[in-house]
Amino acid sequence: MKISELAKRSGISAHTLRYYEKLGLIVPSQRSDNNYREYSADDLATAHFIRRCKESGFSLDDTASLLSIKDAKDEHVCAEAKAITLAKVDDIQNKITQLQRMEKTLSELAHVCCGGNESAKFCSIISKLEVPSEEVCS
Amino acid sequence: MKISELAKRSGISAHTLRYYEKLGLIVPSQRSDNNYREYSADDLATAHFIRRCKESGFSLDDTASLLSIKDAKDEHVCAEAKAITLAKVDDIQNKITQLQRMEKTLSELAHVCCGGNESAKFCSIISKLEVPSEEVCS
DNA sequence: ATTGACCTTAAAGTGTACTCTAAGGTTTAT
DNA sequence: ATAAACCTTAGAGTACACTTTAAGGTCAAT
Repeated sequence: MKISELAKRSGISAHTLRYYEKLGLIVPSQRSDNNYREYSADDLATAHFIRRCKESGFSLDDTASLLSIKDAKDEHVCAEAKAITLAKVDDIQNKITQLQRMEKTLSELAHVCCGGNESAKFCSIISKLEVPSEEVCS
Repeated sequence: MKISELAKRSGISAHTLRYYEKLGLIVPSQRSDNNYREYSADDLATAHFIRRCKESGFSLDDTASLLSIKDAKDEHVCAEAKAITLAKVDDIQNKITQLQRMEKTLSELAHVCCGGNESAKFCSIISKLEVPSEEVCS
């Protein structure tokens, strides 16, 4: 199939498929006489694999590693795939913790402000940002 | 004070302060005869304000908006500051939800894999990524 | 024959927030 | 005098994952 069909069937745009090719993630098995990319069923499977990696939260770099495991399974062991996965889990957990901290700070900030049409002279969001929170007597 | 002192006292590197200046976030009130930036106590307060915005999770763009409220309080109302804050809270909540979804997927993925030195031929992480999860009989 | 829909490439642009480099000028201490 | 430690600028580089653009070639239908 040609690139636009692969795009349609994999849910990855033709543009992005070419970009992934440049990164070495998915290289069409053939080129037709007119130099068009020709993708096989295997290539479609690879495209789906990439999409699922992405949906799971893996970076393109992780995805490249996972692809090389998938493409030479007998040269790799479970430990490798698991290590990549656990590293990502850790990564994501750290991000979540940080975002939750921010959310708490911001919710508190929003909570103390009336949010009305009063002058910002007495806005508690602004004053909390102006001085360290310990210095604000609320 | 000169840029390196402001850097030290605000916790924002001199490089970053110059970068923020280019964005219009913090412009030194004066230049000395030799064209060095001269920062006032007010500038230091602004730098602290920026740092706290950043720590709270605001983007530089949000920070610019908050700064313009802070610098002309009587031309602004609480509603503006609150809107920025609530939009950010919403933003962060969405990010958290998405990350939690990913974390769940990845944890499940990691959980089904032995993680040992067995060949990746039977790695359940790889096979789950190869076929849509509904198609895997675990 | 020509229109429209496809395909090709290389390269630049986007967004976010820096970080670094190059090539200088100035100040302070010894 | 000179070395170290500061300061200046413009511009490029980093990371991530695309997205867009420019300038063209190919193919099927009318």
